[in-house]
Amino acid sequence: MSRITRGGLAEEIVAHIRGQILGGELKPGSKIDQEQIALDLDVSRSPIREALVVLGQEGLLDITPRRGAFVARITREDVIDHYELFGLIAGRVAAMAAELLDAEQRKELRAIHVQFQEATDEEGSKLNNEFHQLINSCAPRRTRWLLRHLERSIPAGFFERTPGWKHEAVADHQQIVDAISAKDPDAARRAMETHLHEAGVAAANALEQLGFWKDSE
Amino acid sequence: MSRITRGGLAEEIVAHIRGQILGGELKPGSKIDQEQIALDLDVSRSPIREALVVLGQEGLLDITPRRGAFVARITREDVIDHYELFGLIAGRVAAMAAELLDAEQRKELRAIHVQFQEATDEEGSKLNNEFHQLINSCAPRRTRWLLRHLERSIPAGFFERTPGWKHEAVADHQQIVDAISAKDPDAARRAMETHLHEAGVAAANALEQLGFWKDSE
DNA sequence: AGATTGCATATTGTATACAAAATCCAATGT
DNA sequence: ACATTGGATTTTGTATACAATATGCAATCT
Repeated sequence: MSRITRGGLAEEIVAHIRGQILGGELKPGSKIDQEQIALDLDVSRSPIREALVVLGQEGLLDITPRRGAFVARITREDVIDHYELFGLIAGRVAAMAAELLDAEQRKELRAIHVQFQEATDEEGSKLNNEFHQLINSCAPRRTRWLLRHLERSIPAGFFERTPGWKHEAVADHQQIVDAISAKDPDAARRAMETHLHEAGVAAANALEQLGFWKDSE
Repeated sequence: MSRITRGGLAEEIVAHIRGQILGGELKPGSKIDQEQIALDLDVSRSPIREALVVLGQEGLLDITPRRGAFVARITREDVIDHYELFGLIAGRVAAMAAELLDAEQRKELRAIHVQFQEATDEEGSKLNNEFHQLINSCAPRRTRWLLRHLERSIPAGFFERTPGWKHEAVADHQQIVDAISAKDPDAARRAMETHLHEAGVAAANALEQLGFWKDSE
């Protein structure tokens, strides 16, 4: 572990454990051994315990006092449902964007989209973020907060491992851009919901490929 | 503090601090003094830090590494927005309920509603929970998980301090019961959204009355 | 044989100790 | 008077220590 001497070890540990879970190294239902992780990362249990609390809140771990933390048994249905919820919120925001974004911002959105079309898979991730970021910028604070959480608890940028994801994404984004350009809130919502639904399927497939559901005890 | 000798101190501390924040004793923007709380509750900082992580994830605290935890500056708009999101999800679930609840369950829902109408404010809280619980029972797992989180981060049962809340709630519930009885998903969604919107206004008012927004900082 | 009890061990939860960074405050200089 | 710097103080973050509970296993009983 890259001991950076700056507070925030817990955050790195969260990322580490999350990776282990989503990558299938820690199987659903299995127990988290604090001591083992402490040994692996060469840190004490203190920051580890704080990391476990975060992952518990995110729903990736089930924590029972005095018993320990266990990897949550996330099902495919959970993932699909998760992205459905994500889509519901993001759809509402897209509808707001269709009404609230001014000419300047709509132009920038189109510019980002054009860049996205021509980008490599590598840069695509960054532009994808910018795209959604701009749309979400007109959402109220709490909504943005919730979106951030939804995109963290089953990490976004995950389905980006799926071959051909960008091709599908471009098509979806086109619909969204068109709807927002036309100031059509309802079309924007539907397009965004569709987009997130497909992202959910892609994410579930990506997890499957990473071995997440291999012999879940 | 009631030292119950069973693991889970952190959970009690979460409740304690949350109460202090929502009750206005800890002002928005003010810094959380870990040592002070340790002194107040006669516990060490270990469980306190874990509690702070939870409250940070809930959005009640802003935590900056090496700087400390600060009470989030929740605005009235945040509260309204929060309940709007709550309504969006709960509305979707209500629509599902209108399609999925069988005759038996619809009958029980009406029974709960009748009891609710005649209940005192005290028992009303419990019946209110049962009412929403039954409706939410047909939602997929992840959705129920999100609803639980939304209702915890700005505690539900909060607006129940508002005088006359039950009267309004009864009227709203009536609309919901009717829509579900008529198997009308769209009406159910609208009724639930309205209900949660009103709950949001009530919650904001309750917070105001508790002094939550008195001299912020 | 299978279930049950009791003890040894392992693991959790909490407290304490210590190092590093941030904050505070006074002294200094402009 | 105001900004700046330097060190003392406070507070955080991490490590370690210890107490209490849960777990596992062997001996015992039915």
